[in-house]
Amino acid sequence: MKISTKGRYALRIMIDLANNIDNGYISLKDISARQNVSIKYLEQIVSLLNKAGLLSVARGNNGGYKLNKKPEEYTVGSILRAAEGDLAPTMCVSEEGNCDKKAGCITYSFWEGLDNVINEYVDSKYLSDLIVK
Amino acid sequence: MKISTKGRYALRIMIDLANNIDNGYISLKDISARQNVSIKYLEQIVSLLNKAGLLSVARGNNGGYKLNKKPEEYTVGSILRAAEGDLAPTMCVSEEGNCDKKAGCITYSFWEGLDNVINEYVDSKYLSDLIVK
DNA sequence: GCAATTCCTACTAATTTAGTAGTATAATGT
DNA sequence: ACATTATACTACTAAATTAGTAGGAATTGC
Repeated sequence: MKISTKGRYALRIMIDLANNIDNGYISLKDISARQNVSIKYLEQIVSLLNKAGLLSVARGNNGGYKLNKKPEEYTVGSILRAAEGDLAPTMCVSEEGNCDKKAGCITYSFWEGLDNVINEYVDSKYLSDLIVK
Repeated sequence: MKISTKGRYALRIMIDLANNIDNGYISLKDISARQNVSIKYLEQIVSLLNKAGLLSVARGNNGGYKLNKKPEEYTVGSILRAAEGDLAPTMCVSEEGNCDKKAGCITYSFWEGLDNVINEYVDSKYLSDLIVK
């Protein structure tokens, strides 16, 4: 039951951007150098964050990404879900999952409860909690 | 971030055994018929539960498995961990994981906290909570 | 002895993860 | 205008994991 590299790297990207929040647009080249992840892989992950509306982008020379909100306005959950899809521990409680026998299923509410505590936790932590002031 | 079939089937096996707690040793053949999982795959999963000490076994004719404690004495966490290994969301907070830079890592305590809420939840639910009386 | 069962290990197909690669598009500095 | 530096998009691929299947050995009850 692991978070994939997409989720973990997404968090590191957001932390990196938060740490460089006063430096304008940050290129993937810079993030790649600091985080030791290839630019090409970062592209894919950043694309997910961008599509989720978490970032501002500037293309072209001197382009890059920056946060479009303050670090205290991003929950870690919003970042992880943008990168990972959802954090559901089983298909039956996932958005895409459509188990037809939820009603009669005794384990359904157990998994639902697990899904809830996971999301409550990740949404109780903010990007600002993960940066050194 | 999904629980695998091993964990989910393990739970169903334990529920099945709890529901048949007064019927002596239950064969995998019976569980297989009720749960629609092949005997061969059940063997592997039951083996994990057995090695974790959750079951009593009788080999040979009329053999099978039964709970060696009351359903209210098994946490769901103990069942899932027996089948899945551990429920750690990242290697850095896993038993097998040995990230060397825990100390300086800002995200470590975040993952540790997530690991904690997951384990606290699954250990707050008991097998007895999942059976219909 | 025979049938029913667990025990153990090896193998395999399908899926997912973790990337790489190539090309197109966009903005900027000179 | 054009070279340079970026992001954007899509396709491909190798490695790892998951989800089983398969075969046979050991054990027990009748």
